[in-house]
Amino acid sequence: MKKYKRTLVTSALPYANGPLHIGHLAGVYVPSDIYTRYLRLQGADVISICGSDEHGVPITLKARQEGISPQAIVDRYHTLNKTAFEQFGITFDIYARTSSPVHYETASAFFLNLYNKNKFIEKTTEQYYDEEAGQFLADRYIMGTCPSCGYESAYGDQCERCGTSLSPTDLKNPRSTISGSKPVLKKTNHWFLPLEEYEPFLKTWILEEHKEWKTNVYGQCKSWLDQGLQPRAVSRDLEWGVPVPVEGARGKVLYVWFDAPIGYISATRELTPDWEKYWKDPETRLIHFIGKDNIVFHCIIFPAMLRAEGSYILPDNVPANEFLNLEGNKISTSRNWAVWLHEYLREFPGKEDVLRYVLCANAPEAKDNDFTWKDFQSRNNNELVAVLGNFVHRALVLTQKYFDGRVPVATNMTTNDKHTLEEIPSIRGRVENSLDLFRFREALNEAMGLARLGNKYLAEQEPWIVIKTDPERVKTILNVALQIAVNLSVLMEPFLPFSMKKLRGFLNVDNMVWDRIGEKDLLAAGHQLNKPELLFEKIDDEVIEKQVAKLHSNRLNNNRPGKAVAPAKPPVNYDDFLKMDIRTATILKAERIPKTDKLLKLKLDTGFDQRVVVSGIAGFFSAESIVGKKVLILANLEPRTIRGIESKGMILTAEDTDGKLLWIAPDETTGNGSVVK
RNA sequence: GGCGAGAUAGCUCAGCUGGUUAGAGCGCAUGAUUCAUAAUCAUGAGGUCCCGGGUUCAAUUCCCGGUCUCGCUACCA
Repeated sequence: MKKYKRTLVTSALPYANGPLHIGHLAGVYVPSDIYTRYLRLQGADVISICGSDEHGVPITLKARQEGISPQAIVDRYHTLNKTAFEQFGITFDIYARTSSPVHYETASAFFLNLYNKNKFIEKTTEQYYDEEAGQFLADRYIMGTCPSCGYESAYGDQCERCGTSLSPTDLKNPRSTISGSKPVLKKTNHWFLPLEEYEPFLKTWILEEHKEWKTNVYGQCKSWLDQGLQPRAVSRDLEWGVPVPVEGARGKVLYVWFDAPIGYISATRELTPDWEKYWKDPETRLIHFIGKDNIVFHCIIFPAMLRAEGSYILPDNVPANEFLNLEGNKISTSRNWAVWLHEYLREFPGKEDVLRYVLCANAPEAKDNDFTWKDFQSRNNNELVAVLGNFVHRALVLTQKYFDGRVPVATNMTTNDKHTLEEIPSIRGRVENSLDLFRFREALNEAMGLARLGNKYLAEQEPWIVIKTDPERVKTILNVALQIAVNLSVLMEPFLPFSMKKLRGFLNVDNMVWDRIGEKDLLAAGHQLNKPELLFEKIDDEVIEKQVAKLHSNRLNNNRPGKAVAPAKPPVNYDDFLKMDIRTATILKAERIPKTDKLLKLKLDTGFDQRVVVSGIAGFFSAESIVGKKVLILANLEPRTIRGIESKGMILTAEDTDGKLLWIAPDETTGNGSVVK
């Protein structure tokens, strides 16, 4: 492997429209912090970069919902997330933000540079424009009738009722969500990065030269490259973001995917005047820690941008993790199915390391993993308390008891003693080997091996028995045990920084560098130790049960402000309402339409006829379960052919804030064909 | 529909370029021990390595087909 002079570690920029949860920590920030701490302990030249990603449409939408400015939103979450990281001991050298002046300047310059080098394609397209508000409308700002299911509050990018992905021009009766007015099509210019031009380069660089990347990363890149790359727009018509620094580009900002990765560069600039050394010297090793949802951006798109610019280095590795599930279900912000970091910090004060430990030991490195509170408890009680904490405690307490807390002198080392101490450098070697390959859970387990070794040593030597016959021998035994403990405090430092600091406090030693791990006399004979306390405490069943109960009750009364109900529609008159023929009906037959995910073909009895309706509800209801079901139907909706089947009318359902569909059903006793008014 | 990843002990996972008595941690059982937060140590039980074919002297490992889970993407327009 190539030798590098320095390392630049980046961690995915969290999007500043919500708080962080354990999935973020497990997937990205715990591994990146362990890695960075490890390099720092080695005395390597390393910096760790992160910050808030503060642009993009979801932030502006959230701001609008809450009636405050986008800046207020990002200020709130930037502060919240920055604090959470600090409290968990995730030590970034800088936690910057993409709304900072340095970032604006960096991103503009980056764009301008590519622009001047003719690296972009300029295209004119027609886009919806809100004349009242005087701005172009992002897809999400346009609502209208879904051409597929007739849902009237479909967004310009997707109909949330039938899940169809849309382009704004597909919508019937489009309206602006800003002013409610009817938008007009207007020509607008955008710039595109022609990714396909970089395809040959990317193929060589990734598929030939980076076969060592994790299989999930390599596989996804290969998939993209094999399918062929397309030009990607780098600008959007939006107010919130970095303005496109070109004449005549008013109201246009850099598209967030282009903007965000440059955030790594601007953060580095903000950190050090030496930033170019980290980004442009081929002797720097660049590592991106991300989650799997970010793979293409960091492995294909951002490298293409950097390559287009020309003077930047490219990532040497992108150790992307998979996703963490929670108690058997996907973590979901909108359903509030998550363990939020700010809440954990409040409810488990002083247990930051416990969560770090559990998330590392069970990190989703090769596949999605499940976090359960029970596992959290058992790892704490059976591993941190019973193995690590207990060993340290035994060694320290025995030393207090027999030698008043002074490190006894090792007089006569047996071969077994020597052999035990010689295990330390080999454990260190295995930990290093795993960390170098980004195998953090393996590294952690190897490191725990040292604590296990310590327990084993004490059990075999039985100093509490030997003390009665041969106190001299006990000196050596405890000396060995204490040397193991002090080595442990360095070896475990990247994983459990708070606890190891505490441990060094008990041992009354300063921070030590990684290179000293394996030395047999880190503690000199006669050195005075401090009174020990417990490193970890057991966690009771009730604490765990409380957390599980909290999780489930959150889900039940799911009325968080996260996802607001759809805004009110413009008024209609009574005549308009009367035009709609809504009837009660019964489902006579239902079958899946083959090769579709969502469509069911329904046969309905409306009282006055029997008809076929195609409905996008297969994701929620099975065909068998809905036969005989009473429903409401909009009977006079103009027929539409979907998948070659003529659909006459539309089944009415209610959509809750989760996007889940609920029946709007007439009472069981109602006959078919009753008019709804 | 296309693509990617995963499927190995009760649980969570390792097993690189084919040959191992198929491993680890936790859990479980038995025994030892009592310095330690009823913590520790030893021993042990537990696996048709998702299913079906194929290549091979030999397949958990390679190839083909299938099933299930997760993700990306397309279609449904």
